[in-house]
Amino acid sequence: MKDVRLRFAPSPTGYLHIGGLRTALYNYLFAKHNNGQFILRIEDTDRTRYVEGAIENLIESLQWAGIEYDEGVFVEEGKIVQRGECGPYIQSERLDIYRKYVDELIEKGDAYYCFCSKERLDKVREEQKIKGLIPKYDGLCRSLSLDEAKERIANGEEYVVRLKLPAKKDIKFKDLVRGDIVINTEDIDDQVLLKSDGYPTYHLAVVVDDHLMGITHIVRGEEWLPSTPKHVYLYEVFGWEKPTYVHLPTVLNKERKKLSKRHGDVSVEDFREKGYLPEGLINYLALVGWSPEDNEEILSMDELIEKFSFERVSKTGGIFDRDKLDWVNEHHIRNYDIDKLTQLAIPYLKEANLIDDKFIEEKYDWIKTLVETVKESISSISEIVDKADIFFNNKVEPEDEEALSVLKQEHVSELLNA
RNA sequence: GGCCCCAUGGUCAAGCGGUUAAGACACCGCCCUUUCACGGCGGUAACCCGGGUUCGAGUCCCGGUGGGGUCACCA
Repeated sequence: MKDVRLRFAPSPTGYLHIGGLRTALYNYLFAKHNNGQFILRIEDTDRTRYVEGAIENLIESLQWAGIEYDEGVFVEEGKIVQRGECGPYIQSERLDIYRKYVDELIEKGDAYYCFCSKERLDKVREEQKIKGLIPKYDGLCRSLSLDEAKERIANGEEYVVRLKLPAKKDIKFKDLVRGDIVINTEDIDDQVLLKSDGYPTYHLAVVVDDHLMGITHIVRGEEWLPSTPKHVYLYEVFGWEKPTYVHLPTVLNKERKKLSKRHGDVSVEDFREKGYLPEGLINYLALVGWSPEDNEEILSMDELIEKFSFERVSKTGGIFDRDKLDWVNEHHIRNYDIDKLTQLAIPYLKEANLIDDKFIEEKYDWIKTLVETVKESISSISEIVDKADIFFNNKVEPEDEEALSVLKQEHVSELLNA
């Protein structure tokens, strides 16, 4: 059997999102479960949304989470590098490739030049809405002859290239978690494939790249389901073998809406700063939308890889539950290597001005004992500050029975006498 | 609004024609503990509605309803 190849393909428009992390995770788990490859590709075809440093950030977050990939974009010594046979892995560096395939489509009559201005398009859509119609491209440039189009281009007119969809054709595809999906071309627009700035849209780039990079399984959020027929159609006209599609259920907030920046706490970085362990976040996230056959809930990455399958991915969107995340994270904290945990705790204690470098050097073992003592009562590492505070600055005397009663444990006297 | 997807306790979820409908989080009791936490024991709580199919539907089909997604030169 052919090796499976999967990819995570975020766009560098900000930080890695919790939903994005789960998508990356499921891709990774499936790839590793099948001893296949996992690739990181950067989809930066929208120049207006590009955020400086976003690529480095994305990679940093994936690395922190323990999601490793075999090919694609990496950061080495602070610089972005690419590794693999199918590069470049940054779409803005593949413009000539897309151009070639766009030309092929035009030649075959499966795409056409369109000169409609943004203003005209807006106006058309506005009028359609008023009439109660579905906003859709009216096809003005569809019938333009190639010669005429080329002449207008020669005259310096701006243009885009649109996909020429056949009328009233059912496009079918199979989704591993949703089964058979049929959508009629009547309900889809003649999608823009090449923008006027010469960059491809997602719809063209994703198909070309996934094919060229040998991607076997496309695993992404279900918001892509409605545009999948466009992609499927492109595979058909190019005569390429179609990948297997897997559309994942959405991760929702307590309002049952897609997680968004407005509600806060959606970037992986936020959770890292709050002191969640990567193992805890990953473990919990795996459980939103998937469950193992044995219903075990505390799982390491290796166990997740071993047990993961798309057959057990649910169709329903799941709410991101902070309480349960805390519970999962607590388990990982308790079982964590004490030295690693101490290392993670130190920055929080430092920031709270409870300890300094000198203190760390002189009393590392004391700090370790402290961490050991309080680790059972915290659900994220940042909470250690509150729990540890009482041991500092002579807030409590070893004789103070009443104060001690708050936290008396086997190590308490040891800590206080230090 | 058109199209698409979805529907088991408050939440995550087992279930894939016959079960007293698991388990976990949260919540509420009790126990343990000089307190808290951890741990242990127990409890409250669910198959959206209506039609079919079937000897028998949470499970299959159809229709409603509800929720979500999508209708860009954004991904």
